[in-house]
Amino acid sequence: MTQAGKNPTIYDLARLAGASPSTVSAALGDAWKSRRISAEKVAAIRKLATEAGYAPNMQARGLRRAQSGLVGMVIPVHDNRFFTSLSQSFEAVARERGLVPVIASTMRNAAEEVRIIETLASYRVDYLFIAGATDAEAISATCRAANLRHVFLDLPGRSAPSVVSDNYAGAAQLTEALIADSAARRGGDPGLLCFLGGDAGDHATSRRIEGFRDRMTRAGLPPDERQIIACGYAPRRAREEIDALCQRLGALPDGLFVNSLTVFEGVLGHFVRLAPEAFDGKVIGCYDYDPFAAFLQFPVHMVRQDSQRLVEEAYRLIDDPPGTPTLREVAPQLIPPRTIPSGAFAEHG
Amino acid sequence: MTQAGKNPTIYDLARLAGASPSTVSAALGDAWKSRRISAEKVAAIRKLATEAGYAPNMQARGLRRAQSGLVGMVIPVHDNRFFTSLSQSFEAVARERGLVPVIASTMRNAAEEVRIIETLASYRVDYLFIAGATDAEAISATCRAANLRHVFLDLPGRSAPSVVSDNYAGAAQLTEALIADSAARRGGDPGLLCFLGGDAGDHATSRRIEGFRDRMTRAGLPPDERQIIACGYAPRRAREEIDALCQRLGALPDGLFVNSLTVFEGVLGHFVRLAPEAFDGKVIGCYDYDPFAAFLQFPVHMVRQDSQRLVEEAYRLIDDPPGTPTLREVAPQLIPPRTIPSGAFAEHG
DNA sequence: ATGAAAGCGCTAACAA
DNA sequence: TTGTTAGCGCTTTCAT
Repeated sequence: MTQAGKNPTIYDLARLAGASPSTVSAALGDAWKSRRISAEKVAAIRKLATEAGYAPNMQARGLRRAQSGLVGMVIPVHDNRFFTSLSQSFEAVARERGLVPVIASTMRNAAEEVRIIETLASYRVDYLFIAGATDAEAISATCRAANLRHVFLDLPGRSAPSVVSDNYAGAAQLTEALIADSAARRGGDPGLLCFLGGDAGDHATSRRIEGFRDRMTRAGLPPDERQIIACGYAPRRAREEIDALCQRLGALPDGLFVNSLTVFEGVLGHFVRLAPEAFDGKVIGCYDYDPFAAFLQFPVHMVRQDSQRLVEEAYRLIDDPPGTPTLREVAPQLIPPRTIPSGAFAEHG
Repeated sequence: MTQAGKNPTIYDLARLAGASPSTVSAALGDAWKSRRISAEKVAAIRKLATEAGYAPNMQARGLRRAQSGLVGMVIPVHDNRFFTSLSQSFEAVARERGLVPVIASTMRNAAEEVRIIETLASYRVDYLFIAGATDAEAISATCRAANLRHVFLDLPGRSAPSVVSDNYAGAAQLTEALIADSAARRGGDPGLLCFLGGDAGDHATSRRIEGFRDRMTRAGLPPDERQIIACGYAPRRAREEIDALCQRLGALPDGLFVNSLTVFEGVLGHFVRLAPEAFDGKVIGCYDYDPFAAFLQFPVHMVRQDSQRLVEEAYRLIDDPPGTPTLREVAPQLIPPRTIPSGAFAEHG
């Protein structure tokens, strides 16, 4: 028997088995073949190990092997269906690869973001995925200093490979759908469409604004600057902006392109005070998908990013880091109102 | 300068500073006071450290100190607003305490759940929070074998302290609200109310069924067994059950108590095929809160669990483990239809 | 086919 | 006030 209150080590097992620690180590891993340890001994040691409730100490292993078996992912927030679908996929792929996923959220705070990444680096995560980076350059600098291989998702960086959704195309499709739907509902004239949320400075938002602007212009509705309100991603702020907008217009705009789920949540804060009639003939679009949001009382067109492919591409970029800075785009999918595609994880709950 | 391509260690710093590794170690931590190292030396060493881009190796530290600084939390799934609000709170508290949170999802697969916990134990997480346990006894056994202090959340265990929401009270309140609302809409008679989802064998579901049953009975509407459908948590399964139910009834029941957000998602899969009129006079209740779900076209009453308090209580139970098995209950809150309480993280997105 | 020994980077007990 | 040393649990040469 091994000592109670303390986890058994390979030394304990070695004593029990009458073998040396290195033999035990080999027998437990897959080095025993090349060491030509007898199959019986291996079996005996493994039996002993399970009986004793042996579990390897990954800190020690990681220290010795100079790799932890951990993979990190940072996201802005957990309670957002886009980011959680990313982290769900990330976790699944990590497990397939025998790695342990560590997911951290930054609250889109640039300083916190860097601190978290330093911490992950201190734990020697083998590599790192950053989704929705707030300050990509600072992140890359930190990672470089820590010799940490990394990839950006969703919001790209210049100094590391990145994989994002095709924001331009997604936004263009969504805008077209909004224009068409609004026109249909209003009997011809699409009316006034606005774009709300995101940071005009970030890649995703700026590409989406381009897509919005181009399709609007092509439809003969070139947007003026006040139709495009890039007020960030925080619900509270979005709420203030939609309040102000409706105040100005005296009503909801006829169509609204909402640039993220968190912004949509802020917008809901405005909606709750409105009478049901206020939504008559109104059309909403949202970049990102949430099943409940797809089923509100007015039509909501949504863009669903392909998180599974996003993540797979990201792992691919980690596996063979391209020599030159790379930005891969993955096509998103337009989801019509009141559509609940059966999710990848519908069997689970 | 330290060697490129390799992270500097305290030995590098020691050489640079003309001091010993232990002095460097002390200077970097807060042991320098008790060691009475001169303030200048400390400052010099720290300066050196930042210049060299030194970061401690937490694997080594953890190995030596026999504690990792990691805290684990396992949840069934990431893409569910109840569990993400838990993990968001969990993460915030962990950070406050200078710990690094590691969150893992099990997909409600009992075998996977145990394997994940073994892995976390291998990484020597200092303690572990288990939310929505599938097999609490197996988990406790695993943790005990690994000397791992743990607490259950949401779904309790018998062999470790647990903190759950007051499921009975929450369900009772929700049921009352459904009865009243349905009666009001239908002009007096509440009609037929059904309960859908969850495992009758788990603590949360059985308490909620009790709450439902008691309030229904008190209202003179004692439910028969076919009104209570505990079909698990998977969206797909819930979808099949609601399909069958509506088939049987020829319409939606007048009121529906949905036992979790994932079940609600399954239900949406049925709803999308219905004409808008099918919802006239119908009332939904859902145990757990999601802002978008609160704003569908029919009234949705929701129960919001207080994840912040749930998590705080759990940490408290970790801090001073009670001698006897403990089950703490935290009151949830009933959220009326079309209410979007500004979330704890409304500033972030 | 197996054992001995060194060392990963850090901290803490013990010297000086 | 600081340095020396041992050791956390593991893997990996290098011997035998």
